[in-house]
Amino acid sequence: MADKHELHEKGLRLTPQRELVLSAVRTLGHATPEDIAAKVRETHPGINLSTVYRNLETLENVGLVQHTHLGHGGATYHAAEELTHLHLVCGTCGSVGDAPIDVAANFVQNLSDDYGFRTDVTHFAIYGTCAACVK
Amino acid sequence: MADKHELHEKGLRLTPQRELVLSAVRTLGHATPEDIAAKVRETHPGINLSTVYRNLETLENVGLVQHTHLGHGGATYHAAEELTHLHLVCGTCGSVGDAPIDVAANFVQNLSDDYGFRTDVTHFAIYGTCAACVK
DNA sequence: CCGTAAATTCAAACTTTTTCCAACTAACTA
DNA sequence: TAGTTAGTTGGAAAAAGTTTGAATTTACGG
Repeated sequence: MADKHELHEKGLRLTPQRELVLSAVRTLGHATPEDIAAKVRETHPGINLSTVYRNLETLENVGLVQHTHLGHGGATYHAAEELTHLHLVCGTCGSVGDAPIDVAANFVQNLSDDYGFRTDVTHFAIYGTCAACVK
Repeated sequence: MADKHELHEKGLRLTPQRELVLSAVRTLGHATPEDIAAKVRETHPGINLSTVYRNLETLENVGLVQHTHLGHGGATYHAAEELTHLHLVCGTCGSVGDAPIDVAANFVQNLSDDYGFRTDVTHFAIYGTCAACVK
């Protein structure tokens, strides 16, 4: 049968907790482990925080989710397939804005050509001050 | 007399601890609070970790040092005057490389023009894979 | 030299993340 | 379907990094 579960395809066991964590990451967009645990617990209160951490790590290893450092505090996680934008984090108000990858294309190319450094700008935060706070 | 100490000029008291912290930041280049404390303690073993934290915060408030998020673990601090390069952090080997600001000039301009977002690329890490690890 | 506000120290509390281990269970095999 | 086993979970405790409060000490203007 062709429709193995996506977790099976990655060689992972299909546990309810694991599915819930993945689903929460997809629902939340940007979320800290704490946020994800809270979301999961809305429907399944018993789930342990360490299970959330372990699953985030596991899911990241197989490429289903990825994390980004959006500043102080913890990492934030995203579903891998949603990473088509970069994150503009405002240091003043804390908001997280998005911008398409294109705005950084030239920058990424420069780094690659001149320094051999391969980067994916969707994986980390771009710090600065948002338009609203600049005023 | 024209040569007040730079800390006095910022309205700060001139304590030995404060000078040592500032000097350690300048000597170390990129350093975590822990690194800075260790450096200071080489010559002055009694200095408390919370003094280091408080001074880093104070020195950052007056613009003499700045911090950057270079990934997992803690923030890393730099002397403000040395921030003329951006940080290329390799996710594979953990090395921190530098590149001049110029490579990002176009990118920064795009963000400002199209999104009103003001960013300073020297203040955060650019994640990716360094030339050595790409091979 | 004094008084005061600022800074330091020390200890304890906190937050976030990781580790350990016993109990459990998904998935494979016969 | 029952048995087996390796991967997974829950819970507690340990790390790691940072912050806070109270008491003491110190810098420095008057």
